[in-house]
Parts: sequence; C-alpha cells; structure tokens
Amino acid sequence: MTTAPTLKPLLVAAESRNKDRQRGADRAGYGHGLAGLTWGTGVPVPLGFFKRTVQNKKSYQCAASSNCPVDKAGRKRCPRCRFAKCLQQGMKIEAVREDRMRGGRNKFGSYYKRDRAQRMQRSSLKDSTVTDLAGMEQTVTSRLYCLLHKWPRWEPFSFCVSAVEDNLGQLVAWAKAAPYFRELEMADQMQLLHASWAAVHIADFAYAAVIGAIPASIKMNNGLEVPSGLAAVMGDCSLLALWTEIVHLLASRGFTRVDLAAFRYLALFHEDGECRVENRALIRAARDSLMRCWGEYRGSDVALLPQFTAFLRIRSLAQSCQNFLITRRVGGVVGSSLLAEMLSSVQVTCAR
DNA sequence: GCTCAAGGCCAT
DNA sequence: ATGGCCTTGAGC
Repeated sequence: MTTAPTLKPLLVAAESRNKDRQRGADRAGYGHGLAGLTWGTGVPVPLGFFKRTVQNKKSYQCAASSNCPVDKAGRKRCPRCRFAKCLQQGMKIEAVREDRMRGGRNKFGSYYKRDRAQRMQRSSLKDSTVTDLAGMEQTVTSRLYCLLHKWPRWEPFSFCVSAVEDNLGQLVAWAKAAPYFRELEMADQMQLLHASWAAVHIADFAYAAVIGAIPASIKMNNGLEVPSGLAAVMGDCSLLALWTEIVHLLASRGFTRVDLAAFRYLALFHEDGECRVENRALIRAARDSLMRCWGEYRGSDVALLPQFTAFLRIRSLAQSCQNFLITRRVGGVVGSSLLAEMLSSVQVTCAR
C-alpha cells in the first residue's frame, strides 16, 4: 500500500496561510488615530465615513436612543451612532486635517510608534500563557456539533471515520499556528502530529461531552441510536466504557477550555513523539512553558495531578483507537489519504 | 530616498 | 453616501 504524501502539503499550505496573515498584520497601519487600519489591503474600515463627517462638520441625529448596534450589516442605518463608535474605538478628530494638506506626517507619529510597541509586547506575551491560547478552543465545541450533524448517517463506523477525518483537517491548521510548534522543522512537525492526532481528537470530544455541547447519542438514518462517544473512540464499541469513565472523571474534576488547551498542547509536545525528532530542546521548552502556565491556572502543581492522569488515560485510549482503525484497515479502504498516512506512521512505529 | 498616514477621486 | 484605490509629502 502506498500512501500519498498528504500531511506535508497540508503543513506547507498552512504555513503559507500563516505567513500571509502575518504579512497582513504587519502591514496593518493606522488611520485617523485608530490602530489596525489599512488602505487597499482588503480590511474594510470606515475611514472615508469618518473623514467626510469631520471635514464637512456634519452632525447627525439618532432616531432612536443613541445606542444603535453598529455592525457590518447595520452600519449605514444610523450615522450618529456609527460616528460615536468611531470615536469610542479611538479614531481622532484632530487627525483629520482642517487645512486639507495632503501627504506628510502628523503629530501622532510618536503615539502610533508607542502603540505599535505595546501591541507587539502583548502578542509575544500571548504566546506564553495557556489562558490566552484557550481562546482558540472556543470553536472546538461548535465544530464538533456541526461535525456530528454533517453527514448522511447510514452506517456507524463510516460515520465515525468521517468525524475523525474532519477533526484531523483542522488539527493541522491549529498546530501550524501554535507557539513553539511553528518554529520546528517540517519533519519534526510531522513526527509530532503523527504521535498526537488521536489524543487531541479524543480530548476535543471529551471536552465537548463534559460541557454538554454535543448530544449523548446520534440517530442513524436506519433508526439506530449510536452514542456520540463512538465518534470519539473512532468506532470501537469495546472502548466506549473506558471513554465514558474518562468523561465522568473529567467532569467530576472540572474540565475547562483552558484544561482542553493544556491537553492539546500536552498531546502535541508529549515525550512519545519526541523519540525521533531533531529539536528536542524546543519541545522540552514548550512542555515546560505549558506546565508552568497550566499550573498557574490550576493554582498549584499538585492540582494538576488528577488532570494529568486523566490525560494519560486519554493517550492510552488514543493508542487503542489507532490500533482498532489499523485492524479495520481503514487506511487502505475507507479513510482519506491523510488518515491513512497517520495510521501507517503508527504501523511503522509498532514495527520498530 | 523610503515610509505610510492623510487627502482626493470616482464607480457603485 | 460609501468605500476601494490612487496620489501626496514631512519625517525618519
């Protein structure tokens, strides 16, 4: 069986996307005192509206009570509230020139500079705290919910495989943007993903199950009710009991989105993935940083212990799930080439 | 010289 | 009226 090289192109694509985004962020400048504005780079911003309003000394009246919602859709409804929002967001009337002189610089140069420096500091700080990283996890539950309702559900097993594949796709994009991970060489990135994808998948479902974001069971088109945890354990009914046990354990200890973020990073940078990687120092640094942040969040290192054992159980469950998929020969028969590649890498590991 | 935020223009 | 794109020019 030959597997198409699927993971690498995905990583390459994610990398170029991230670079584009970074370039966009770097290019984002200032407009009338407000940070994050650009001319002609596709970021829609009410520069023209603000400029005209100030230049022509317009004064608008609000038909309602001066608290109209100003969003992309309703922005044209009430100019008064739109202008108020501009000011509230930090746009400066003084930055619209009275004499209408073009070009050159205005007196805000130093303010822009300071603001830029501050924003830079904030973004680098962000890299080192789990709490901020947890922002990414908010989307997990809604995604899993969609995922469970996405396909025509004729057969439980192929349904579970589809769920796994769908989750795999986003995992790559997430990891590629993750601090530390994005600094690694491509080969190392592949190693870590091969070793962690299954545990991340289960952790995602565990979180969604604990907070009740997904239904307990899914109704197949043939009338059969299937527990949604089956998608978490990738279709292996014999693992369902273990799965529910872990979910209950996590629920009793408390499992927040910060904990989920920690689980995901823990899986990604776990020792098991380390054996064949080049840059062990960076991965160890990532783990240290993670444990420090997570410990701070939980209050103490001791408080992490039960969480950590739960994580280890998820990892061993993940191993069982992978073995199950291999015995079902998903890689060759049902699964996408990406899933096949993930599974074949496990087989290589086992053979050694 | 180059940058990049400000003004102007004009199709919508 | 709006907003995308082009031109300008003081400060670095």
